[in-house]
Amino acid sequence: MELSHDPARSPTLRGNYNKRCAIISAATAVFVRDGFTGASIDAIAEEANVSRQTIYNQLGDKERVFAEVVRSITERSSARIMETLASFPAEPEDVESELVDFAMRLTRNCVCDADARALRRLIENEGGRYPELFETWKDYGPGKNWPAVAACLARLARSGHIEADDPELAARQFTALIGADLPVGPGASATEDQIEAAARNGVRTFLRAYGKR
Amino acid sequence: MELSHDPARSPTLRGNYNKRCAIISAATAVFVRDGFTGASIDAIAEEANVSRQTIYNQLGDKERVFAEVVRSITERSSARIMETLASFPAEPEDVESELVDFAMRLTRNCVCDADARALRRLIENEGGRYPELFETWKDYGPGKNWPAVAACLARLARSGHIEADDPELAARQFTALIGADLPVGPGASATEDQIEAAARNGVRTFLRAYGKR
DNA sequence: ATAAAATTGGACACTGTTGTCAAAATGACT
DNA sequence: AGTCATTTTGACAACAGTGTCCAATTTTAT
Repeated sequence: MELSHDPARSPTLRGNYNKRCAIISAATAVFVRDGFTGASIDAIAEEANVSRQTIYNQLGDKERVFAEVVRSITERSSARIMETLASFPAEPEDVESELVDFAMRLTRNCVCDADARALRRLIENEGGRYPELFETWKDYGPGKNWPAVAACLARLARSGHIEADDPELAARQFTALIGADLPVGPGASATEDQIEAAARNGVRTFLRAYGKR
Repeated sequence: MELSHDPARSPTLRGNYNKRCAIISAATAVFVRDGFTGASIDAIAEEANVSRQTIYNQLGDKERVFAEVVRSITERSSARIMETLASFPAEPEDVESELVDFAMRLTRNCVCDADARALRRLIENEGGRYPELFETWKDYGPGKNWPAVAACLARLARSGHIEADDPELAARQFTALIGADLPVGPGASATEDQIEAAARNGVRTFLRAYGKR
């Protein structure tokens, strides 16, 4: 659990950095598990092995704790997506196998990842009540990540490996196909084998539709 | 809002049937909006234009109200899916256009539908806390609906209109592709044009992958 | 060692929610 | 008009959660 402030520079900036991290980490778990309304400050305090008062000292009221949780997850998730997208095989030797590898990385880091799941859940559960949370997500998801995937596929098309007239559409369908074969449901976690099978099946269908004939 | 009991036979079976319906209808809205923990009996009573006591008289405590809500939504949703699946074009003249029409019906009746959205939301939000709710859904979704779609695609393959070695996989990918192009987010509602565009795009890609060459 | 800062535990007032109770009001049917 | 079931209303106790205050304690820096 990392925060934006640099702990080395000022170890006691607004209190003990470790406790602060413990609080946000615990708050994330509790908010994801119980939702904003269902989560109680006491539960967070217990989970963090910290007294309730410390939470109020460090972060303020429940809403501010929640905001901090969302900020920290969003930051990490976005960073991980960009990092993963950097490994896209723009000029592959073997399109299919390299796309499968990429799809597996994407699934592992950006779909099955604990942060990503937590973020999705918070947006689904609290997005209606906290519109600015949903707005922030839109800046990342449809605003930044999807075009980034589209740009990757466009490069693949330009280098002649696929035919994609509408890269944005291709990106949405690519991610949909990658995820179509993943186990569903609350608490469902995919094994490495399932991730690989889903990636293979998704990429095969994708290339049958978008590959050169 | 309909219930399983027949109102005509015994108009005052366990109290006023209309009030009972109004309560469940209102409870559905409130549970979907606020989640189980966030929903209050008072809010439901107000939404239903009914006194709080009437809710306790008719249905019992909060958990039983919730259970009744889930049951009524699940029943209606499943019926609508089966009804829609009955119109699958097993021996079409024009595969693409008839599949698009079918996809549009599926999206309208079973994806964008208010009941379906409510059910998905309840499962996502409360499925962890009420595992039996999730179990019930699994019987319908992966247990009944997905195989039903797979059976439709298998018939289409048998009649020579597509090539689908693995109909179950094809069914998951078909529904994923149909939904890939739909607007996302809390409160996002698709227009008729968006539904049509999504169906067209999804079916086109699906047929490029699964159609006869 | 000492001073400053942070943490703890407990108590507190306040609010909102649940579920129950009994008396009064409503409405339908004879 | 009278009877019956149902609904309404207002009150109630019990409980959980929030956010604050403060004194005692522990941790950290100098």
